[in-house]
Amino acid sequence: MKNNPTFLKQQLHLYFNAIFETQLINEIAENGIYATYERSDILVDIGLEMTHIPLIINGLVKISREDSHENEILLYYLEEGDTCAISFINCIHRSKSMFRATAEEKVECIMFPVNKIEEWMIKYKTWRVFIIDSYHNRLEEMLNTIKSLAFLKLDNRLYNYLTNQVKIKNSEDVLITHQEIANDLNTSRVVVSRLLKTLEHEGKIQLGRHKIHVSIS
DNA sequence: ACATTAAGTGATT
DNA sequence: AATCACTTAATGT
Repeated sequence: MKNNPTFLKQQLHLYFNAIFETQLINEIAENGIYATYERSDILVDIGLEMTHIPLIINGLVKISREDSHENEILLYYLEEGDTCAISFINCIHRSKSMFRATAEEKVECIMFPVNKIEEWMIKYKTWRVFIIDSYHNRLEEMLNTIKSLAFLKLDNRLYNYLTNQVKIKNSEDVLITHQEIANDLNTSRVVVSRLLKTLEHEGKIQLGRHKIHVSIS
C-alpha cells in the first residue's frame, strides 16, 4: 500500500519540495521503494551488494566501518534529508558496500535504485547539486572523526562524542549504555565508565542508568 | 526469589 | 589505556 507512487510523491513533496524539481520528484516516486526500519535494524551491511541507496525522510542512521578483527568504528550519522553519497560513487564502480548503516532511531526512508543515480545526475541539476553537497558534508564529518581520532586523547574524544549525541538526538539526555559508547569509540566499557565518572566530578555531565545528562554551556 | 544486565572500582600490566 | 576480577545496583521473569 505504501509503495504506490502517489504515497511516495506526497512524502517527497512534503520534505524535498524546496530542493528537487517536480519532474525529479515524480521519477524518484516511480522508482523508489518506501521503507521503515526499527532501532538497530541494519539498512546496508559491509560487503553486501548494494542495489538501492537510502534517502532519509526522518530518523537517524549510524554509518560505521568494521576492520578485519571485528572492531567497529563510528564514522558519521545520517539525518533527515541526508543520503549516503559516498556509497553512491562507490556503487557506480563496484556494488559492494564499504560501510554498515544501522538505524539508531526509527527510520523512514526511500530506497532508490543505484542505476538511476547516473541518469539523474545528467538529467537534473538539482540532483547533481544535492549529490555533490551531500558528498561534501559526509567528507567533512568524516574528517572531523579522523581529526578526533588522530589528535585527541580518549577523554576528549568521549566528551566530543557526548556533545555530538546531544546535537544529533536533540536532547541533553543521552539514552545510552557505557558499553554502546565503548563500541562506538572502539575502546572498553571499563575505560568509558572511568572517564565518565571523572567528567561527572568535573560537573560536565550527570550519570544515570542508561542515561547521561550533558550540560551544554 | 533468582537471574541477568549495567555500572563502579582496585589492582595489575 | 586495557584487562581482570570482583562488587553493587537496577531490572526482568
